[in-house]
Amino acid sequence: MTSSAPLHKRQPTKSSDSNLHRKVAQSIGNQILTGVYAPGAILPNEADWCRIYGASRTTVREAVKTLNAKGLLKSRTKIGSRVEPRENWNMLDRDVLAWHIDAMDPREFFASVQQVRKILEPEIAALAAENHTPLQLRSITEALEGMRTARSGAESVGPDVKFHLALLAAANNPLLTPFGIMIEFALTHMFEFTSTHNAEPDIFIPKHEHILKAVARGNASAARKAALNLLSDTDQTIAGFSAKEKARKNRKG
Amino acid sequence: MTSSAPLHKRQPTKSSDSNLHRKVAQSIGNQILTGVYAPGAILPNEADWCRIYGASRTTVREAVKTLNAKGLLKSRTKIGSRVEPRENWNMLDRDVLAWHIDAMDPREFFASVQQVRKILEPEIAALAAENHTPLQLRSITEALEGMRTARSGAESVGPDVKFHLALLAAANNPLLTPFGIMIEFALTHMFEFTSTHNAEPDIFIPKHEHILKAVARGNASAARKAALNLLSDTDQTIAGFSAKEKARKNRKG
DNA sequence: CAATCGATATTTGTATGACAATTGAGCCGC
DNA sequence: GCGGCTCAATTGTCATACAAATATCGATTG
Repeated sequence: MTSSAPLHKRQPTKSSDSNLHRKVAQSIGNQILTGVYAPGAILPNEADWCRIYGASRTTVREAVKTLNAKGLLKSRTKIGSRVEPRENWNMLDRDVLAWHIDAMDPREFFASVQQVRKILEPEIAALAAENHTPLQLRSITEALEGMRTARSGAESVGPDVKFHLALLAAANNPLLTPFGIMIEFALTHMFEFTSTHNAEPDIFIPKHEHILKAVARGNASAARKAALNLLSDTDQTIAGFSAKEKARKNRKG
Repeated sequence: MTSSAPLHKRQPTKSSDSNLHRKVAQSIGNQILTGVYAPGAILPNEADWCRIYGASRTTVREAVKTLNAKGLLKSRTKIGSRVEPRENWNMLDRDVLAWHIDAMDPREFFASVQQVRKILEPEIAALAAENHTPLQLRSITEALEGMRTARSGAESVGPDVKFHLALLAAANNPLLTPFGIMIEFALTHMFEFTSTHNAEPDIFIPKHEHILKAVARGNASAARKAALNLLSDTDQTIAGFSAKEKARKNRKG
């Protein structure tokens, strides 16, 4: 039951999961991501899906439309729906990301994520230093405050996500915002998997603070450096997790 | 088999434009991007859209589903469809990008694009140098060959796009691929708007060549440098275009 | 008077059945 | 063997009906 995870401040919203066409889309999407239907393959036609899921054609069609919109499929008359090449998949879509992480090795996923984060976040911090508005700066500050008042690792995930998203917003480049979903996803799932948060609060809160201060005084290169510094910390957390994972698997095997 | 969407070599595909629900989605999407309906606003309900477009509810619903899937809307029973905050928009989706460029100043758009390109492409080149497979290298080489044999600026756009996409593929990070759509878009529209391609072929082909060679011999830092070098060239093209645009506007005003 | 609960109306969600439009595939004639 | 034509499979569109969720407002009650 991978949730479609709205945001850190998630309401119950039971309805969004109880949508039938959403469930169908999720199921088909999962099968595509796990390779049951590879790129180039033709999917069963709508009538088949109706039988498979016991749903009406209306519902199936809406699910297929959803997958079309996310770039996973392309439907054409008389042909059916063909799986698109991976390059066209909307990998930064929240749902696709969720199906993706379901379908691949978490360590591999985090490695990809960290690679992208190390490319982007330092530059995002630098841009934020140069382009932030007072309101955006305030939002970052609030997030940091939230991290400080958190009483547990789990509680600090929300503010942490908020911090990085606020930083991203302060960069003021609309084409960078899609990566926010990735950041949110990474931080949230990192905690789920590792059950630990970056490092001890005493270490990682000051590191966030350094970023904030550099941004506040408009020092781009300091902001860049501070962001990179924080990320190497995260790298270590993942490395630790990977080691533990490996140990666990070895014990089992 | 060969992928059904060669992107740059895109067929007219008249059918995909003649889909009614696609047209409706496009129209509503445009209105959202242009701010007719701002984030947080409630859209007209399905019955209203039916009247507006003279389409059946089925069709309207499929359009709305599409927009939901792209993160522009969120529909809930009894509420209707509410425009999502910009952070949730799938800005790297091909359609959303198209609506976006329709709705904003081209110069502003290219500025955002170049900012992101200058962050990512050097690192992509560096990753490609480290991670490329022989097949991927070959694909880059072929693209460069295509640029060489092109007889006009217009003809060289396709191979140019292919070059950058092949480079991106060679980086072998699935989370970077969504960015390809943006590159494709940028290069294609840049030519449309400026009617010029980067600079003289004698200048920009060698610059691409430098990237290829650095990648081929696995020299990450040289690849990074070469990519950055090419991008400053592009910057100048845009600057020239902006100056001309401004002059044109001034003459008119 | 305030707060809670419940009926109601509004809007999206799902189902069904029918027909239109597109187009690959195979047949037919040459 | 080849070009055009018919046919059939599949998605696209339409109309209608009912189900489910839920904001709104009024009734009820403490």
